[in-house]
Amino acid sequence: MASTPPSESFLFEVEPQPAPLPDPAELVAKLNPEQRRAVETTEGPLLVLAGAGSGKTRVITTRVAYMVAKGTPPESILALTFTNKAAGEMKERIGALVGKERGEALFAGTFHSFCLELLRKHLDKIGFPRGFYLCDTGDQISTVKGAMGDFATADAKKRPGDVLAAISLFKSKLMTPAQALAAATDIDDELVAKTWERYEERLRHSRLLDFDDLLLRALELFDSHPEVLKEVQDQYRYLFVDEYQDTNKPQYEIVRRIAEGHGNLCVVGDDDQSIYGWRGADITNILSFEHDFEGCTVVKLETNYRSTSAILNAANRVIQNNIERHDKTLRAAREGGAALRLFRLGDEIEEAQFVMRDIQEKCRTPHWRLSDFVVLFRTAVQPRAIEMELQSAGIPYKLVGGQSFFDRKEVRDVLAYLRLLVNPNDEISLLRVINAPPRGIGRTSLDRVLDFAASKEISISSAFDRAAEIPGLSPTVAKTVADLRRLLATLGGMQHSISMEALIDRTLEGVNYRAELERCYPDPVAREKRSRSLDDIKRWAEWHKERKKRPSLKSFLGDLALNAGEIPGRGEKEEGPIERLTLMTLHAAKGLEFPQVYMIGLEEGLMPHGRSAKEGNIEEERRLMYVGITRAKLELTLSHTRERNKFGTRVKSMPSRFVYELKGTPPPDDWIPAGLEPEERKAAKKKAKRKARKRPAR
DNA sequence: TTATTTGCAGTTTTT
DNA sequence: CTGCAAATAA
Repeated sequence: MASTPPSESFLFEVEPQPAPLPDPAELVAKLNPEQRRAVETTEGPLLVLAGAGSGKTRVITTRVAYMVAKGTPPESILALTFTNKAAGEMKERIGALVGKERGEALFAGTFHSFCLELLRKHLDKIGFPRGFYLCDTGDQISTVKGAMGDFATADAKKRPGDVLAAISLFKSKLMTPAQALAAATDIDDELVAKTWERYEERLRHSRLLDFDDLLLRALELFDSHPEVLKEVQDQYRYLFVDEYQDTNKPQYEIVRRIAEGHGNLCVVGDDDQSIYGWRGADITNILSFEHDFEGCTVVKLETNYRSTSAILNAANRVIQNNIERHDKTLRAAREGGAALRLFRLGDEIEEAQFVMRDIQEKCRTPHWRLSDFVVLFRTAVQPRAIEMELQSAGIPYKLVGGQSFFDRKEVRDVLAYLRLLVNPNDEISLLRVINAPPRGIGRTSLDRVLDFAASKEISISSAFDRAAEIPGLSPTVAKTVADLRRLLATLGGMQHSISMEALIDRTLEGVNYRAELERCYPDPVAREKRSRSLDDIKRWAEWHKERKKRPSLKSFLGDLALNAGEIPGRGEKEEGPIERLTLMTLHAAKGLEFPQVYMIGLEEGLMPHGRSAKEGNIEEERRLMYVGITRAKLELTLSHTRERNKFGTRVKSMPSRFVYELKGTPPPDDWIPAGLEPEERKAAKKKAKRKARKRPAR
């Protein structure tokens, strides 16, 4: 009987082979000469001035792939972006070119997440040996509110949000509270500076960092610990910055320091699309890159693959009115295209009706569908008229932006509770939820606790733990506080043993939060909506669990603070397969493209906005106009109204100066620019009348 | 302490 | 006209 021969070829041990590297020559073959030059310049400082629609993303991803193909280890590449979305897309597209594994190996992330990771690694060196927590905008506001306290007098009355914005702007200009105080010219400036000082104190007490702090602390770390900087420089031999025109001072400094050693810094951006100056973005970063990084190469990408030449001519024409810019002219890859249309309507309602009917009309042909269209506007109130029309006509639309669900009270409350489970010392969260649902702990009781904490020099949370000792605090309140603390401690103790969803449920039950919703929202429809946000939180938790290797409540909360925009199901229900018209602000449109673009409300005072005009930011408004125009691939429709409802009263409106720049004709004699001081305005009106009498309009 | 009324100001938004 | 925050009433 023949036995089975021992088979040696029965089992192979196979080492997984890495995906083959692409051929550099092939990568570069499909690029135009400028793009190719950008990709092939791999060493030293490189400024890529990427006009709108010039294939910027393609150049970035190809350049990284090219470098990897030529032997640069992916883990030595650091790519910094502004949004998580941009980072994700970049990673994905690079992964598609060089293999998923290599794509994962490079660091592509936001400035903030890069700094966060760095700071977590060096906790001991930044004075937070046991860790720190990120605070979101809501926490910032309530902290500012508390910090303003008695500084807010009858003379100095600024809203907490404004004070916070001012503080954040100072931080993004690398100033200190002392400098802000010294530079203060009025009582409001002083209020901001003094509040800022206390704000910092309070955050420090809760071991919290705000978003600006991530950048500032990373810089501090580099300065105080050169060996950390050296380590970063050694690891990341090649630096990329996307949307460089949006960097602020701290970001510039971070980049400069890391690049200092090797000088391999590639920045990509378009000064003509710098529209975030008001939140600290410093356009001079991109304007003086050549000066800051000597021996740099400059590549201009001016061939536009997106729009018709009719649209690009308009864009070029408008933006050429700006002085502070790198000289560039967009060239169409394809000539021709339909002429722009400009409409004047009676008021915003007629404008809304016109836009809707025009779009409806076009959609009747097989040529266009609703999702080809976008309506762009300057301010968040403008879409209201359109929304009303669309709703009554039953046309589906989606309004992009709006307030995020993090602004919803119930979401912020629940997240504050969860944060307390992870970090019982989070005073800001504690103060937020201490009376939500109402526990009879109002201003007076709170002040007692705060006083006690201050006098004993202990943290607010430990003051709460010693509630019984606090003079003047009623025993009932002391008991309520103690009960809450005990409950939170118990729940906190369970965070590793039960599922996140279960923990969330137990917390909601424990504090009776659903009952609170019933109390706050007697209307069942509203209550149902709020209740759904609570389910959303659980959905996010599930979502987090799916994409994290070691999910925990702590990592979930950290993720939420940093990836707020990325959470699925944002805004309305699921996007779904339905055709929808898009409505959004000009700011929100940056980076997007649509076959059909409608820009509405092109009126002096609205676009450019009167407030920007007053502050002398006309060039940024013009860039916003430029961004809007360059979103259009095929057709661009512009409109303005003769009259508009403003704060309840009707106001006459005049065409925007940008309309005249487009037409190439000067404004008529009776036209008055926006942003004038009242006296100047009066004078201008008089002058206009005189002129009009002498030389009546044609 | 909580609910209601009055007063006032009024871009743009991501991390 | 709206939304928010301080001021006032219950």
